[in-house]
Amino acid sequence: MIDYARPYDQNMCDIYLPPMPPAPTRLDDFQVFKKGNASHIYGTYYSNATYDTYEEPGIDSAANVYQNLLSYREYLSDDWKYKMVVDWSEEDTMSWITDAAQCMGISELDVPVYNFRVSGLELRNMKREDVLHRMAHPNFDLSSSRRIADSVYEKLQARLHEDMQRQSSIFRYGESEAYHHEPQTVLDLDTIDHKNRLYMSDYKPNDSTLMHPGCDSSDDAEDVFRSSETASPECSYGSDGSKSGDEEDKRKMFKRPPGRPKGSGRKTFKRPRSVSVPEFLRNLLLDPKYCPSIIKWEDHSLGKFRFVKPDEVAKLWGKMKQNDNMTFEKFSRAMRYHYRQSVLVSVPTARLVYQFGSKGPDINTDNPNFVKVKTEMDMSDMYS
DNA sequence: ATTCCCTTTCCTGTTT
DNA sequence: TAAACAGGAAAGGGAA
Repeated sequence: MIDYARPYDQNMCDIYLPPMPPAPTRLDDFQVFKKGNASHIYGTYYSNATYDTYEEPGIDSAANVYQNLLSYREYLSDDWKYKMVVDWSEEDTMSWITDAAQCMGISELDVPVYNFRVSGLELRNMKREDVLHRMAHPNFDLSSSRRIADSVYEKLQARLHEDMQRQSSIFRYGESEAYHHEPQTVLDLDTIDHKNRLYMSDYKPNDSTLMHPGCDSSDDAEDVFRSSETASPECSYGSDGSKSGDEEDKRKMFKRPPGRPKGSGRKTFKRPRSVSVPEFLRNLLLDPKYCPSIIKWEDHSLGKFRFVKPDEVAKLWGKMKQNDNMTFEKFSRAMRYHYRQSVLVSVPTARLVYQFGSKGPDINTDNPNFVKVKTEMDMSDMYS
């Protein structure tokens, strides 16, 4: 069984306890954002002129796709807890914003975390409107985004205030480290958090060296055939996956044995646990950025969905896995392996139509394909 | 170290 | 005929 749902541990938010009274967080204001209740404000995002005045910051689309589609909580670092805000790295800031969202009862998937890929220094200098600007999210209308942004801003100010107090205590008492009270033991090297740090520091979705691994990645000297002909797909194929005339001739002369070529795995970096294929599809279907433009529900009540642009979906999957050679053919093979466990089931006769099976992921939404029209209540909420 | 599961790659054959 | 589909085979990689 696939672990599609991971329970949210409220205690995660209680590790860091600021000495000052925390900024008032109006939890009641955010009930609307809890899972299952948010979808009623979907639908008219693209026609919402008010929202459009808050343009999303320019961010890398590949990285954004990666962040949007990954359940990245598992490799978040908590380093930020032990540092001053001004010392936070971009990853620290994103981890903090995720933690802040969770503490407000908001799913981290509903917060544009990647828009906050900034250093702590830059975060410190943000004004309230800057935070709002980056908080804009297609799942929420402007007033909702503003409420989240306000709370995040208050949390930030509280944390900065605490930093100042600690800083002054350093000057007064000559303490060597601002956050020295947190236990740091040798065993930390083997903890999940340590691994997470590796993920965050070593794994860069946009790192060009990872996108184009070297052709000498195979270390299997015995397998001459594979290493010369097929060990590295990046060597044999063009960037678009097409084959040159020479390569076509070689393929006719040397029939490649079945199987994944040795050395084709990208071992040069640590990769966090990524979503499974069915989970990835579910995420696309529940995201207005991709549904219904490239994939859409055919019959949500049956879990039936259709690929509108199969190649685009495969490209997204490939982008997420740092694999430029992904095709729909290969992606669909991965899908078919999920027939056995009834995570997916085939839909005979209908092409490009598949169905989530009895053991498929949670696909609950009350607004499939994002067609629901705003209610009057929602509209009045917008202008309140 | 081993095993299991998922994924990737390539393949042959079938269906639409 | 091309595209999509089905599934075998083999290998890589992560997790338990």
